[in-house]
Amino acid sequence: MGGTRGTDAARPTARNGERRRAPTIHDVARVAGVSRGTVSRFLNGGHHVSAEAAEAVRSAIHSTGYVVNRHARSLITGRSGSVAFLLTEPQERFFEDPNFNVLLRGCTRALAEHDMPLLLMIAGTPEEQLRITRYIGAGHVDGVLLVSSHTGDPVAGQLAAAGIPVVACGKPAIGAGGTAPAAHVAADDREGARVMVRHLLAGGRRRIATVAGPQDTPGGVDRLLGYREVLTASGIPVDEGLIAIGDYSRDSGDRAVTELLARRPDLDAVFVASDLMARGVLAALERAGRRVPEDVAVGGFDDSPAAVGSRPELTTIRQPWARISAEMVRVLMGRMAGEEPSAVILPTELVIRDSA
Amino acid sequence: MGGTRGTDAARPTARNGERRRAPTIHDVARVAGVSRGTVSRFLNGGHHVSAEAAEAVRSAIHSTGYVVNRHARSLITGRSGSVAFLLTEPQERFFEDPNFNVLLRGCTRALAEHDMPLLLMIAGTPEEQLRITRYIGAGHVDGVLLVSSHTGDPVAGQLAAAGIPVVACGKPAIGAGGTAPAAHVAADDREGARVMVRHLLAGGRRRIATVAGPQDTPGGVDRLLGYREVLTASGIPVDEGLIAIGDYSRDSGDRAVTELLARRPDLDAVFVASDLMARGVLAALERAGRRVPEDVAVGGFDDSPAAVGSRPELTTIRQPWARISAEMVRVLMGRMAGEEPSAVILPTELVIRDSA
DNA sequence: TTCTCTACTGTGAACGCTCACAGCGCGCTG
DNA sequence: CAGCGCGCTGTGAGCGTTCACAGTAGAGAA
Repeated sequence: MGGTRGTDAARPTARNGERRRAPTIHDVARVAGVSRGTVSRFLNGGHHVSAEAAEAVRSAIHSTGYVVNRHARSLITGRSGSVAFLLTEPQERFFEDPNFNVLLRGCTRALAEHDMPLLLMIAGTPEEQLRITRYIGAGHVDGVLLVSSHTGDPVAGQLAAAGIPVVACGKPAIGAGGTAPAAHVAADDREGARVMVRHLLAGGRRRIATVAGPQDTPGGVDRLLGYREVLTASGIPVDEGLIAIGDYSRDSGDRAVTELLARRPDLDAVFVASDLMARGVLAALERAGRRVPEDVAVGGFDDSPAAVGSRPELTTIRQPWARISAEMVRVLMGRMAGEEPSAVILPTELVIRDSA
Repeated sequence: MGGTRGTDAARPTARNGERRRAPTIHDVARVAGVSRGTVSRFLNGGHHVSAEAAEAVRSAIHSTGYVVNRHARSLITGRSGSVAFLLTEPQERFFEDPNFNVLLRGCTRALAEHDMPLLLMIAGTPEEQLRITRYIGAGHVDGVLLVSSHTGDPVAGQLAAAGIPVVACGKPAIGAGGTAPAAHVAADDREGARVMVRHLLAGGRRRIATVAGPQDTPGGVDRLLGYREVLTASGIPVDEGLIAIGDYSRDSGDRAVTELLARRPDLDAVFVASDLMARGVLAALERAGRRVPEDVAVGGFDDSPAAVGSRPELTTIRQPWARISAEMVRVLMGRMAGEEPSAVILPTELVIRDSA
């Protein structure tokens, strides 16, 4: 085995479709006139590398077209240099929501700045869940961006137990993850709800109903909580007959408000916990002959495209999805660097359109 | 797989943060009483492995909780065992379209069956494009699922030149890719358009207008072509005044049909090349005081959620997104195994609702 | 001068896997 | 019985990188 492997044989251009051997760190070292170690140090921060060596390596990398082989690097470091975006949420809910795409794109972008690819994993069936936990648990990714809002999702706990850094989107369900406080980034649902209900009050409404989200999701709980708080703070007793629960789907909004109208025909506003449900609410109100916003004001939540596609266009609470994704990545990077789990709550924004 | 999760406690939970060394193929070999080579052969198809050796390995894998280290494998095979899902499409168009999510999920699922993770890459800016071509060109993925409908996208050509198998979603623009015919999977836009226009004719319409898609996308071209074909075949001269071009956005549909109404007030049907534009068309028609479908029939294309969210609900052409994603992965796997590029055209389906 | 300290550099040894090759035992053919 | 082929098995040699360690040169202090 002479040490000549790769000196000349690797250079000739590809013949008959055979892909050319990619330049290695060794080739770069030879061209730059330094050792592998120096090139490696240059690639990993450049500490303990003289200015001239750095320059030589830089130009050698350029001229050889060298790109690091991540597999070799990962093999020895034990880190993969990639992050999973894991969706365990019942998919319909998110796949109907274009904000999910904003979140996904935002995470991809933010990760790209760390030169990390994003692995998309969707855990629908139990088999998929098992396969994915295996994959992640085996250390094939360095961290996980988790989208999962339902209570008692075991995945987060399993991953945390396996020592994988996890950052969730949205508040985790209380008492679900066990002992450790999970890192998460979320919009301020409670304050968002407060702002909307205050807006409805400011518009002179007093019989304000709500179509809340599922009460096994923290978002659903918090938005209802905010509603109750503002009413109480304003001296208006909370009438349980004005509260209905939906499941974030359009149809559930339709059904819920129909029920509310039957119970409390005199309601003059509805705070709906999602824009999609609000679409159903608008449809049901129109069928019932109520004018929006003249007879009944409607406030949504999310600022999804559903909000502008409706007539009248929805007044709603905008969630800062772009910032959420950026923060998720930031927190995850911190966790991967050994920081403690932290929670980030981001402010929402009231978007006033026509419905309230 | 019944209840075997915690039987042998081969994976004690990580204590004090230090992650335990994962079992290697060597450990499995030792436990099974065979050599590394035999375990490796078992893992890669099981050829040349006796039944008893296979059984021993199987149980050793189970008891040790072994998971293959993909980095080590990739290092030697030169294949990464992963696939990129690359989006170079102007993102707004796709991010508004929930079908994109169906496609993405379908690809993820189909790839999971091959035990391959999906790397999501979004090439918006030129820098991102450069970074991504570098990454992919360096062989960090084995193949690319490409979503890119605009003419002259250089990425496909670059990747093909680098020898990376690529399968595109949708017909590539003619003459854009250069010499080699690109592998792609697409819905039969032309036949879908024909079916819709025939449906409008069967409903007694004779002054059928169309809001076509952008003519720099093959889909836009083909849907317009199908429209022309059916009219001609039915002995109805094509009136260029009945043709308008949109850009797939809701607003463009609104503007286009407003223009059409001004030019040809007597139109009695509109074939719209996307559901989103059709939403705009419905809105404009309502403003103009035309009833749908009594005065003007409206046919969409895509069967996106926009189709059922409208009033009246849209009659449209359903694209088989789930099948498209499955086929994309199938064709890509074939290409990765050395097959020639092939094109797959899948049939669409007419979905009759209220608008036509 | 000589010693120490610092900044930089080179080298061998992994990391965990696959691949090629050689070796073995067995049954079949001549 | 010899010869051959075939199915199965073990072994050594890497894949391209990082890491730990040893080594060198130069500056500053004694």
